[in-house]
Amino acid sequence: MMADDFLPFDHEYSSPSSPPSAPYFDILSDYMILLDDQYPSAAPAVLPPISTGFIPSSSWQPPQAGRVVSPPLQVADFGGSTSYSTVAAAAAAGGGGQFHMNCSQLASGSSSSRISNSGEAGEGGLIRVAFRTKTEVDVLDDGFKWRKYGKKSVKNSPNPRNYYRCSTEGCSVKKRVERDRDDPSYVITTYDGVHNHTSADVVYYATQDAASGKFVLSGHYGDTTTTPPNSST
DNA sequence: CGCGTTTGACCGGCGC
DNA sequence: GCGCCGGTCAAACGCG
Ligand SMILES: [Zn+2]
Repeated sequence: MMADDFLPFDHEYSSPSSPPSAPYFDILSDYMILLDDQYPSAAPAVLPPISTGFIPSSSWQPPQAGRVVSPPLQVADFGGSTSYSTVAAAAAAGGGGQFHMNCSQLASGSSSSRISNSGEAGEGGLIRVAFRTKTEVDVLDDGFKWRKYGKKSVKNSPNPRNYYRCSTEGCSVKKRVERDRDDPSYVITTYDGVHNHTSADVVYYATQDAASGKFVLSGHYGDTTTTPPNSST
């Protein structure tokens, strides 16, 4: 047994510079379902809104210049994720297909009664979620702002461990990031606690090609208030 | 100046 | 008690 229980799925993330041999997040839908189902309070921390994409596509491009663009997606690419309905609705609604997205399980009010959202309850109350990501990128954007507060070398490992604290005032969520000593192609991320706020909004634009019926998505961090759901096409 | 990172010091738990 | 080890603090520093 390991000190932490990893989630039963790994996922993958490739940087723009290196050849994305394998699918990126072909199992992300399962990943999301699992999180929503079993770790409702942790989900907001581990569902990356932009760098990894919330769509279980096999070929999302990592963000470049603060923007992500998907390949043409067909329904099957959504892998049964509920995000399909969101995308389809946005594309059909016109207005440039714009919709907003962030990570906020708290706002949706789930059954997180047993979990304190203070993130302070040091004892068994603190929820911990750990998972691995196959990537050569060292820092993964999960949509939250973090401040690094420590770095330690890990015994029997050439790779250091970095300690982060959520930089939002009043939120005490912490996370730990280290490269897997047994398989350096993986990065291990461990979250402790639950955010008491949402992550930054991501503005997405969904369009659907009339002929193929496929969707294309792009997204970027943006100001919700000053970005009107305007535009035509 | 405000905020983030760096990095060695520090601390508490634990095995010997 | 001592040293190791994982985790945290905080002063210095870097960068707009
Ligand atoms: Zn937070």
